[in-house]
Amino acid sequence: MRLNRWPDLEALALLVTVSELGGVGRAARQHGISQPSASSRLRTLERRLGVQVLQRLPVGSRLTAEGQMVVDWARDVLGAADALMAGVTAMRRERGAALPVAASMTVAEYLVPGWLIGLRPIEPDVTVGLQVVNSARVAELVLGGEAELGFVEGPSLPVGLASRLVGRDRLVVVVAPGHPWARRRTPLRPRELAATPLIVREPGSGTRITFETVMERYGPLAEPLLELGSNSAVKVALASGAGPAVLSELAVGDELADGRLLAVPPEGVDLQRRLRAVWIEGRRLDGPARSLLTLATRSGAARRATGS
Amino acid sequence: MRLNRWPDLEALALLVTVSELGGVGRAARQHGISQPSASSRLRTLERRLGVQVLQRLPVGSRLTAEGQMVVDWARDVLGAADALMAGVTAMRRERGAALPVAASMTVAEYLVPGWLIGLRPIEPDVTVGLQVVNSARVAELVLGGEAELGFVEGPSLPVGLASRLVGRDRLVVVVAPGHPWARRRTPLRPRELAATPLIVREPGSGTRITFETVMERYGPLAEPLLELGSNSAVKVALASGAGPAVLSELAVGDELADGRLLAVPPEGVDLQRRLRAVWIEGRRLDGPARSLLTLATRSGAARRATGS
DNA sequence: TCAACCTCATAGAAACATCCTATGGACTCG
DNA sequence: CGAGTCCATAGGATGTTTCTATGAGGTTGA
Repeated sequence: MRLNRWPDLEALALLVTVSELGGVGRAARQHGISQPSASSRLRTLERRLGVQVLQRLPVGSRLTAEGQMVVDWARDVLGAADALMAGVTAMRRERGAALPVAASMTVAEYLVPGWLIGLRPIEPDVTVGLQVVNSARVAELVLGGEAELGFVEGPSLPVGLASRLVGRDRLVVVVAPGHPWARRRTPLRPRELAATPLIVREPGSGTRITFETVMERYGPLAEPLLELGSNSAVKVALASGAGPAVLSELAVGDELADGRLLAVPPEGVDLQRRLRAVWIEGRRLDGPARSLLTLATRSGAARRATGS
Repeated sequence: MRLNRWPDLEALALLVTVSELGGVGRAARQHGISQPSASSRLRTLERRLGVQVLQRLPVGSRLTAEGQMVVDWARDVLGAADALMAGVTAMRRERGAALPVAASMTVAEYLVPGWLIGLRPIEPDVTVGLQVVNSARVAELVLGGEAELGFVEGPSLPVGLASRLVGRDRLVVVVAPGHPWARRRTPLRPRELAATPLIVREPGSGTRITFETVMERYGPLAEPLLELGSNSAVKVALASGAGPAVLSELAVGDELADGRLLAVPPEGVDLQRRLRAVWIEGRRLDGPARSLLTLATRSGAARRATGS
């Protein structure tokens, strides 16, 4: 038996259900499997984790203290998996979806899945089709009627489109804990930042464009240290100690929170950008599109209120 | 075949490795499985997701655009799973661990796993033992020598312990989008909050104590609407539309970010609390304990720097 | 006190998935 | 054009998960 084997998502979901319903058999019924199957699965999970999570009683099963923690962590795992599935499902139905949506990468990656999960209970029968393209192409798709709703990042706002702010995002300069900048005492001057080779996203990405637009006035930018096609590729490069990178705060929130990455804010530079929902000007949004827009707007409002 | 089946974490990890190494065979080698096995697993994953994620070329495999997104989402899933495993592993070795740690629930749940993951590359051979107890008990365990390092939340700071700030946490009042308060225009007065029955954590929890201590001066608190033993149980109650709840910002960051929950900040009430590392006064921390403290402190610094 | 009812665990057989080794087809490079 | 790389397929061994049927333990109520 291999060590450090991943637990089974189905088993984690089962455990969460047990914690909600208070019984193995009841949870089994809800998952559409037999009670012994559930029992054995949970036992396997316990063995794999090496921790007893359930206290079996004649009247049902309760969580142990460790089980409580496991369930809470499991909910995070399942939430992330749910986001993945929601995103993938939307991307799969690109054609013929009831609500075709186009979004730029950062919005699509970090915000859209959550909105889709939120949309599910409100509009259970609506299949959302998601196309992930750059902001310029989002505008084209919306204007061409191929997407009913679009989400863009960055400064430019095309004509013919109505828009609503759904949130703000801030680009951050980050380094790994081992990087010299992690210990720097002097503030980071914009000129120094401009002159430093950075790990950046590929040309044409919203992140890259925003950064270059803002930094323009601080002198010519140094050649990139590395150009990578996704946020997480940048993070991988960072983890291995390579130099500073510029990423969306949405992309590195977790890593900043637990110290795996450190922010080095450049002095006096505003790297905020607006995230906007766009649709054809004059068109009245209704039904699912309207619900989705409401959800998205609300999320932006929530984030502004907490100041994060 | 059941629909909406969860993907396999092992398969997701394999896909991530393929994206890093650029080849199915190379990824297989790294995972210690044969190349055909990896190939078939990835094919199964693609079938299950309904999306082609890999572009097979004679010189290797590259991700499709959809694959790029899937990999990024998968990294989140695996990160959460990694946190779960790190937490569970630490809880398992409660006795006889090289570095025994005690932490209050909120810290243990949301911060410790990240620190443990960060500690792994620095101190690969150290087994951390984690006990999750309330803040008062953390102090006892540290003073009694049963834990070398402790993490506490809340206002009280016991004598005989040295401490260092590792972060701040803020309690937030949250409601589900369907709740009347989600649409309220008037600010929430402390008196009204005090008079409202809330969903809260159980008595004795750091979250509950902090809240009651702060609210004391605004008059008697209403009886709780519901008392629940874990943060996520509170969230489940919230999701089903039940009234306002008080939770740590750490616990609801994601939900606030994508609008599944909304914050209703009470006017003029400071619900911040300090999260502190504690150890026996006069004792000089060295080795793993020192590394862990450094990691924890750094994470707090990072969070303060970005203002979240 | 005892039978009916609930809980979860175990046993054994069938179904399924995954693994490996061996091999083949496609393409690149020298 | 041959050697080397890559990924896919075939076939058989292994291991896991599933089901139904049954057992063991405890509660409930007549």
